[in-house]
Amino acid sequence: MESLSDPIRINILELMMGGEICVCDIVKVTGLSQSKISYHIKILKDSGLISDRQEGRWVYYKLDLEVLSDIKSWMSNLIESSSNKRACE
Amino acid sequence: MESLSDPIRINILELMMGGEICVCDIVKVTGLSQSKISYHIKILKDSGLISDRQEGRWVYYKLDLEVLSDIKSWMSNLIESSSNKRACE
DNA sequence: ATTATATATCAAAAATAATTGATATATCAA
DNA sequence: TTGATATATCAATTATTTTTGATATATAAT
Repeated sequence: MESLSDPIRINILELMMGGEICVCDIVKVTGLSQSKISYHIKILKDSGLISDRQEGRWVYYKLDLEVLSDIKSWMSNLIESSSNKRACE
Repeated sequence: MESLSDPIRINILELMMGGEICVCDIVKVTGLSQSKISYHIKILKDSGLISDRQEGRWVYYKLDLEVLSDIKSWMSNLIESSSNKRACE
């Protein structure tokens, strides 16, 4: 969950809401340095929040739902522990 | 969201799943120093994840659902952005 | 074969965060 | 009033994370 602790990483994840995106586009869109983006992407990947796919010299990243869902479940449990459960959501 | 980046704070939040708890009990249960616990509690409180109530010399803390729900919503959006929506949850 | 582009990695420096032990403050009990 | 307990805060240290600029590697284009 440490991986969610940096605004740059939050930003990168949000960029991936639009689907797959390559490192170079993240660099372009954010205006941040390439090594900085690679550094943060590595943290996101190592923690399982994103997955990658190489195509030629580009590497595309996208959200990986498994770990993201785990974190969401954890949040839900936390919230439900102190509120009454409702039927839906 | 930075406040969720430390295992001690995650632990403290989980302890609050049982309801209100005072600092001294967190100290007892975790075995960590009082100033360390106070330090982390402050971070949680400053970020709005928990709220407090004083009673005599004790201060009780509990989860604050508002910000927690916001974070959960953010997670949900992220997840739903790359998956098909289902009817319930 | 040379050049250009995309990405990753590395070591050093800079910035932030966490830990520690001490002290302050408030409340309560004797 | 004195002593004990609960909590917060502070300054100094230690530890961790982030940034930077350089370099390495792989792929593709000329």
